[in-house]
Amino acid sequence: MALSYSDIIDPSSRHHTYSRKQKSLGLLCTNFLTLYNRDDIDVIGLDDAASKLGVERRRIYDIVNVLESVGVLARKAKNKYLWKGFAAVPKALQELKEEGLRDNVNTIDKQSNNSVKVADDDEDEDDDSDSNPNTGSQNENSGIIKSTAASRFAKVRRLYDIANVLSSLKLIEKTHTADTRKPAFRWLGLRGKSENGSGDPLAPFESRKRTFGADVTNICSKRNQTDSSVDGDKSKNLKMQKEIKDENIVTVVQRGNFEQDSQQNSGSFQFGPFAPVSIARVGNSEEKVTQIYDWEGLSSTFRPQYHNQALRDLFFHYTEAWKSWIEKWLQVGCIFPVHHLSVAKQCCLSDVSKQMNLNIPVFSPWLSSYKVASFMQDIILFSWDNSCSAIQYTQTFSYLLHFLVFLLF
DNA sequence: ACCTCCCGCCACCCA
DNA sequence: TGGGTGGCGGGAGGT
Repeated sequence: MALSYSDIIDPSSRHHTYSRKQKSLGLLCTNFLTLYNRDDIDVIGLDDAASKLGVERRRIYDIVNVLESVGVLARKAKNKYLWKGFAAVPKALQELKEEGLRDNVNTIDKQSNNSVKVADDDEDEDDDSDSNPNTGSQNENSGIIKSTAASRFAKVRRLYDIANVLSSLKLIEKTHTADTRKPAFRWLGLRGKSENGSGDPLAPFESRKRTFGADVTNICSKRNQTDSSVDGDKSKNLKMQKEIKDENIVTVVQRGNFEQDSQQNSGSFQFGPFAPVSIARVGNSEEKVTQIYDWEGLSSTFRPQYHNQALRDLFFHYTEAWKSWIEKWLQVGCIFPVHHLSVAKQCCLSDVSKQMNLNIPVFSPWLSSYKVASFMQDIILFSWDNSCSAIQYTQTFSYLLHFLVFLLF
């Protein structure tokens, strides 16, 4: 019995058709930034990004072009972009502003009888035709009018694309006009961000628009994909497994390696109930997080009951391997097992992070592993350690995947 | 019904 | 000439 990747990764796909919410450009941008907003990132390869994020290269262009325009990236060579970071945004915005002002001046010169609207709500009756290279400035026949209309629609689509990326950067936010309630975007600029870009490093990355479970890898969801036909026993099995979860347990383990990371980020991190012991919580330095973690109890609580001895043995083997693997990670100091995130199922990981007052780097394999993990009785692993390599994350994901597959069979 | 925007075709660019 | 790039519109999901 074969189980497709999408069936494994996205349990919701069993019951819902493709959801484009999970593949939005904003979310992709969020994860792109989370993946690459690191001190040790210098050059970004588009193939690498596409591969890590699990999207086509074309989609990477969509976000990279916007990021380049706001200075976060700079094109270095074919297929290569330099990571400039958010420190470069103010300068880029200033240049854009100056350029825009110059253009507006030119436009005013050319159209002295037209008022030039700078606001962003003027698309409806705006002056697209004057800037449409395909149609020129005259709409003198129906073909051109038709072409202009098509061009306008195309531009609107592009605006949505760009807006999603900028929303992800929190440079703008979705709103509506006060009078007509028509959708609009509000410019936020660098509000809430430090000038040098060293503010909350994750703050710009949390999409405010999307609050749903998401697979950053974008591998599983395909438009027009219908429900998997593999429901039946496996979903029953999963349902059974979910029923045994403890809705109220929140368990945390932390280890030593946090100091360095936390010191880097403590100024902006608001640690929640899962804050590492070594780090004083903002506003409550005395409150410590209790270290509780009982792998034995956990494994027994969540252990499926097999009647088949061979299966029991096999499961035992996997459990032991799992525990030793986890403990190894715990020694390294970067795994946070968290129970019960039923709310989190509806949120992308970054939103979960936010809800829990955690600032957790969200890497695409982690999100995958999050989904896998939530698939297996809501044991969710978070990484707190920026230094983890993508390979390690992939190994994590791989292990979880194997574990899940084992559980399913 | 309208808004939103993902998807991928395909033309252009460039080494 | 082939791979990189990105403009563009179809059409499906969301409201």
